[in-house]
Amino acid sequence: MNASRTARERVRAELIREITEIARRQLATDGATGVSLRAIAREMGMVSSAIYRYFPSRDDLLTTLIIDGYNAVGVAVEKAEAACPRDDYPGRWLAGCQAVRGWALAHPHDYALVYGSPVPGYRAPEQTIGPAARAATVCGKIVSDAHRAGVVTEPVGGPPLPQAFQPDAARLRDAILADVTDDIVARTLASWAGLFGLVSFELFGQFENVVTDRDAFFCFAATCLGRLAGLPA
Amino acid sequence: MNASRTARERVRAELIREITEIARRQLATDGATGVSLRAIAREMGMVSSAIYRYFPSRDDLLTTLIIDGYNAVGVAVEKAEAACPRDDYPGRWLAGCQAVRGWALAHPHDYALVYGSPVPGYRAPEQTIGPAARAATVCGKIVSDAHRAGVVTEPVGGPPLPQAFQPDAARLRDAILADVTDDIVARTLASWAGLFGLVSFELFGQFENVVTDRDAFFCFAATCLGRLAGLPA
DNA sequence: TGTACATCAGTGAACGCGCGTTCACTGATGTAC
DNA sequence: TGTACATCAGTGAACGCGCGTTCACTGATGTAC
Repeated sequence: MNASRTARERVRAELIREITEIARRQLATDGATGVSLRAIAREMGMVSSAIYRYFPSRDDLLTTLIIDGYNAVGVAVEKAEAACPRDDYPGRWLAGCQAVRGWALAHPHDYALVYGSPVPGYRAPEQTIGPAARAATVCGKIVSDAHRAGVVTEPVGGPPLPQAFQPDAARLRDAILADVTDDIVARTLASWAGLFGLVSFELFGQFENVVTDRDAFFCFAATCLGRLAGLPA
Repeated sequence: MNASRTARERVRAELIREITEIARRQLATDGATGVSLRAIAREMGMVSSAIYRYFPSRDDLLTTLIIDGYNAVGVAVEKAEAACPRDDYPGRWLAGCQAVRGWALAHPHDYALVYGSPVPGYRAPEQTIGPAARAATVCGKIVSDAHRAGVVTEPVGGPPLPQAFQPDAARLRDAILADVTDDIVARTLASWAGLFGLVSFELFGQFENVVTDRDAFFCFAATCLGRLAGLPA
């Protein structure tokens, strides 16, 4: 019967959801190394081997968490950016940056799992590539929109763009940075990477005894990075 | 007798050196979680508890490795920068950046230990703050020298520097950025953090399928960051 | 509607592995008179 | 120069803990005739 098949499948889906939820909580509390199949089973009142009905291995569970993480930052950035006036390009950029940072501060271990040092013994599979682009797509759209509106300042007197980057630039332009020049593509990418430098420094303690008002400094620094990508101030 | 005291102490120092060397190799091979007192003891032909004669705990050993790491990047940056003509400020900056990246690529696990996500269960003590500044000091000197030479471009039309940053700027100016304006201090710090974003992105796989010629792109991006700090192109 | 069969969920025991840290103790090395 | 004593290095056993994964098996749920 079809209804009962979905009944069984619904229980199954529910259990998978519950497992990942507990895993997410373990991640939030103890970090990636704290995610333990045995502990999950214990908490669910199951025997440890039963988990294998739902996840073939611990790595698969971690992969799920990573994908979740990428999507979570993606959603945060999308929402924050969408709340800005369309023609306020630096505002949209800053909002996006702040969303990344806000998410990272709220979920430090998730951030570490996704953007930090690789988990020992874990090799990221292909599946994580798609979701990884989600937040970056928003960033690309902002610059691309600004470019189309004619408010992007083309760099003068900067370093020459290496030829070798041209194919990469073309690919990125097609994917997330429509119409933009190679130079701006490269700068946007540098800004984007730089943004994560700011966040990582703050989160991983490099700003200890250096930066006091983290909010204010971040706001300033992120805006500078936006200008590096050609956005107006 | 004095000579024999130092004899014993020399053996002791030698063993400490040997322990950290093995630990360093474990770090290089398996990452921070792979550093194991038992494994070290095994490799040295000792019983595991004997290690406690030399290191009170695993955390202390990790602290040693972290300090070593900071010093290693510091030395790399110092050497690379020192090899440049004194008045080539962007050249000195780029050389410093490339030294950071070069060291990171050569010692990915060391980099992850020092600049990556915190090791689970490990809390960094105060001792790591001094060595942490070593590489940054070089960076500060470059900008400071350029400023004194009058070739730093003061930013125009950028975001306003938050007041709250002024004390931090003053402190950094005294420590590593002599004479420089608050604005440039903040931008230098942002560039510095941004640099590690570039390196982390490359090392932790975020440039997979995105950037092909990593050397060339890094060179371009790092130079852009230097300009953000006010350096000439 | 009832029965035979197949699928799936969960059990329980086991394999094989690792770790940090403590503690009572033996023997060797160095020190002071 | 010799001897009593203190310091230090290293042993061996133990405590207490954790993990991922496999495998033969029971019992329940769903399927097809």
